[in-house]
Amino acid sequence: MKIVGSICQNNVIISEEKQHKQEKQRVKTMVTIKDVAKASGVSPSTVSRVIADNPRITEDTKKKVRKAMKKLGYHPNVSARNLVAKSTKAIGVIMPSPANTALQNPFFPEVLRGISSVIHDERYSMSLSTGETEEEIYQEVQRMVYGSYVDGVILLYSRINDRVTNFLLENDFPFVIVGKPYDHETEITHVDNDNFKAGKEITNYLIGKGHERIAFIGGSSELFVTMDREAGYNTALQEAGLINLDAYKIHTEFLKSGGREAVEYLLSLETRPTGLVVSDDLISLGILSRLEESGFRVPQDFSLVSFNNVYLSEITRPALTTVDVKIYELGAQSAKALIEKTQNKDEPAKRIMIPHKMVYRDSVSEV
Amino acid sequence: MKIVGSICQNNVIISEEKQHKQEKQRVKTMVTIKDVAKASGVSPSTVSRVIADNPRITEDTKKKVRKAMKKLGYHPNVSARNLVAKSTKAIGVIMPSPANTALQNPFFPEVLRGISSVIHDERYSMSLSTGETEEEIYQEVQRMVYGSYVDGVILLYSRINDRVTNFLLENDFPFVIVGKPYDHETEITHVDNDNFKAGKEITNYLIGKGHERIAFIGGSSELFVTMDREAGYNTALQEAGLINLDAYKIHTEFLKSGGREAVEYLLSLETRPTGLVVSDDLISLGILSRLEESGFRVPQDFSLVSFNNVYLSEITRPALTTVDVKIYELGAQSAKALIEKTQNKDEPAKRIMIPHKMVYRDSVSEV
DNA sequence: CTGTTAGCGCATTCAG
DNA sequence: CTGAATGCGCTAACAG
Repeated sequence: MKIVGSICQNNVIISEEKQHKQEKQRVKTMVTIKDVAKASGVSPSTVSRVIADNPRITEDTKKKVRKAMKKLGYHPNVSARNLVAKSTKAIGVIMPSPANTALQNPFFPEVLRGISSVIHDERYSMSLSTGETEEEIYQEVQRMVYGSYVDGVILLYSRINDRVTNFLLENDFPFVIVGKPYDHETEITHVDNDNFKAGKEITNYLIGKGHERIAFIGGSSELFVTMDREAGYNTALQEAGLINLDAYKIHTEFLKSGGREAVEYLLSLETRPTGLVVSDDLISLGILSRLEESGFRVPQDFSLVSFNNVYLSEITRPALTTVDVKIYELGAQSAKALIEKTQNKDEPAKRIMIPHKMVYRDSVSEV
Repeated sequence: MKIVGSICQNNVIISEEKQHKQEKQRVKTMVTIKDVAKASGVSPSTVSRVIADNPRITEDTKKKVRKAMKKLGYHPNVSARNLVAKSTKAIGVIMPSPANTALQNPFFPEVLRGISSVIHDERYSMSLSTGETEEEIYQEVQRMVYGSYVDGVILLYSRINDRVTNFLLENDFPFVIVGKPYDHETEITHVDNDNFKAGKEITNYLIGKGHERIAFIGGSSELFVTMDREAGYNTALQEAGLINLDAYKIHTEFLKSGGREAVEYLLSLETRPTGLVVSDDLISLGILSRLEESGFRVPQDFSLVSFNNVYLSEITRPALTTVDVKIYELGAQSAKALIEKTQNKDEPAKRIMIPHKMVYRDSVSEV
């Protein structure tokens, strides 16, 4: 634990013992199916059937039993149920490894929302793993899988030769990837955008505005998203017969620092581009910041387009023209696919494509 | 579910059946403690003791058993264990109700990180609840508590007369609040900053820079954070003998739209303030955006200070002078306190104060 | 130091 | 349509 002690001991408040709480405590000692059975004059198995809403039970007895349940405040014990059902109705969500930097990107909260939505509707629960190191993550996934903690796993990342992916694959454990798997593409259900197409479209938009020198600024070139978007960018340039310089391709960190370096490099170029295709809104934010710091204006001096359409892209100055990749949908669909898969192990692997949408705002001008 | 159908059926890939997978599947049928017992020639209870690293077992047999476990690929079943242990070593984390807007604020990912860190170290797991409505949240908490899903709950919000809080209190279920409880303050363990002091300090900083007309822009006035920070601001003004106008107190939404309204109002004032105390970095972002849109510069025309020190406050132009409330710490300490509480129900309620720290950047100038 | 027994709370045969 | 019996995988007395 990296916790630097900081508890003000003098702020400790001792709460008064409350008598009636003691009673509640005693009463609360878990009311089981047996208690309900006794109270309603039936057998435990009947109660169990009522819980499952088994049609072979009379409406009358059902009513009777339900009343008893309510009266006693009965609630089925999940562990017991899981034990016999061999299913936890829980799914594990795995964040990319340095979770600290990952969670910074509004992308993730948004996928989580999507996932969460269907999880809740299906009455599942969600176990979040946000290990700091790759090793930690691996451990957590192991615990989840081996311990039968969860019925399935959603991977919010995709890495080359990833231990976790391989582990899941080897154990034939249900999982889906948000994004594009690096390998075994036909065996792994994944939910993705057509990033190539999106990259091409947004680049074409810039070209349509008259830009001829267009640079690409992306995150790690090891990420498929980056690669795909960049490929789309390349194709667009090529089809338009525009120059496609290596010098116009920059790869940087997802976070702030990246923006700075990228901009410095850009400005150092003898012939500067006029258009910028940036692979992530968060990077754009950094770029924007550094650009104006150096006295340049967007879109007057540089036109900029980017990807994701996180809420931030609306608040920036200028507001970003970006491709909306429907993050929420990515999450929702992946949860849906995973749940299907856990309920029917023979579900074939699918690729689910979420259509994107261009969002035009103020970061682009004619050249 | 608000999912608008969008699966490209034509993109479905059918994966080839693999023969060897079938085998793995069969082998995998859960190796239990009994299997290990048999394989190592001891009784199940001995195996159980080895798992618990019971000192009353010979190192020799331990070794023997462990070897068998490894060989068979044994892993304890969590549900079974939970059932008898009456503990799940899981804790539930509850987001504020419209989780969609809440998760937008980088504050939450950061608390999650803090929580996650100690959760992982203590080998607990974390169940995240992000209901969209208050009702949904209530349901999820009910399931968690009644179903013995989790051993304790962390509330990432605090509302007046909150059903969830009351429910937890009535059931005497272990929970902690990040922030300040609205009621039963002495009975509820909570982790908070001294927001009053922080508000006062940051306002004094502005005063020290020569500002005399200082406005306060806060989130919902129903939130304790807002109230406390505002109280600090008031006190600072008062002690400095400065005017304290109601017209200089604005309450707005946490998100972008808020910024706009607040700024419009501000600019409509006959005597405008020169200093702005903003209760949240995210609001500051909106303010900044609208201010410059209207042709004003920060810090030249307005000096601005705010709270939280989320990563964004470093990327904005200008970078924000803000009070770092140690979000990560808030999360970590709350998890720590909760775990202690679940392990010892008699732990008295505590108030844990996390010290804040001022971070000076570029959004303030002398007047 | 280790084995035997019992039971956690529930679902599910199999009888009736 | 309902009850009795059995077992899920594990831990915890209680014996040896």
